[in-house]
Amino acid sequence: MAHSCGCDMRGFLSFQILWLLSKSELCGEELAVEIEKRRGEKPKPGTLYPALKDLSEKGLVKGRKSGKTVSYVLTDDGMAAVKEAKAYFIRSFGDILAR
Amino acid sequence: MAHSCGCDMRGFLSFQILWLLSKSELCGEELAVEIEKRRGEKPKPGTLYPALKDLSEKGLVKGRKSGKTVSYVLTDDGMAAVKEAKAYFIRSFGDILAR
DNA sequence: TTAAATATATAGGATGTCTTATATTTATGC
DNA sequence: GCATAAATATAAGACATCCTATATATTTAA
Repeated sequence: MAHSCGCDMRGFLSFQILWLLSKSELCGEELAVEIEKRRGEKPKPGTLYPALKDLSEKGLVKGRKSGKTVSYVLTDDGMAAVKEAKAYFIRSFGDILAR
Repeated sequence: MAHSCGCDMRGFLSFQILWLLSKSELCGEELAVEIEKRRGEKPKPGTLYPALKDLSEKGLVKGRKSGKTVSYVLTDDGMAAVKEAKAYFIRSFGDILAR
């Protein structure tokens, strides 16, 4: 996800995935579209799917294959993780968005 | 900066440094304290100083040594970078902080 | 002046996020 | 059926962010 400003803006992909899944069940392609709406660029398959695999192996999300797609939902651990991660995120960066 | 939740919460250190410097001139140690207030843990010297060196080499910040400390300020390029980076950050993650 | 504390700096290693490229599986259209 | 498209998956490599450990410079205290 190339970006033009001088400083590196990578990070928090897994957190963003968990946060999106905390709002609705989504498949990989739908996740990519939601991320593109926000970041301006769609994550490449080689970025997104390894992240989903990692979250799945950690037991934070669960994929359910239905035909061509795999729908992801948060596990109980995933729900706890996103709650804690969101609190950390707001505490770390909340003042950047404050008016 | 260890963190207990399941998903990785690294990232945006350089952006956070630029954003803090856009509010006031700070030395490395003062930056570390400001970051600790937000993230809960002080970045280790081996994390912070290489980041400052990198930003300096990119021409986004400028260090002025005065005695024991080095005070950092944004360059013109740095001010432009933080403005653009902030817009990107808000577009990418603003809805996570919305109430 | 010497010792300790503070601030800065560098080296080497681990990991997540990115890339490009390639492969596999399933659905769709002819 | 057969080719194409869509969705998922994996591999290899680059880089920022994190760590621990060590080193250097400057100030402060004894």
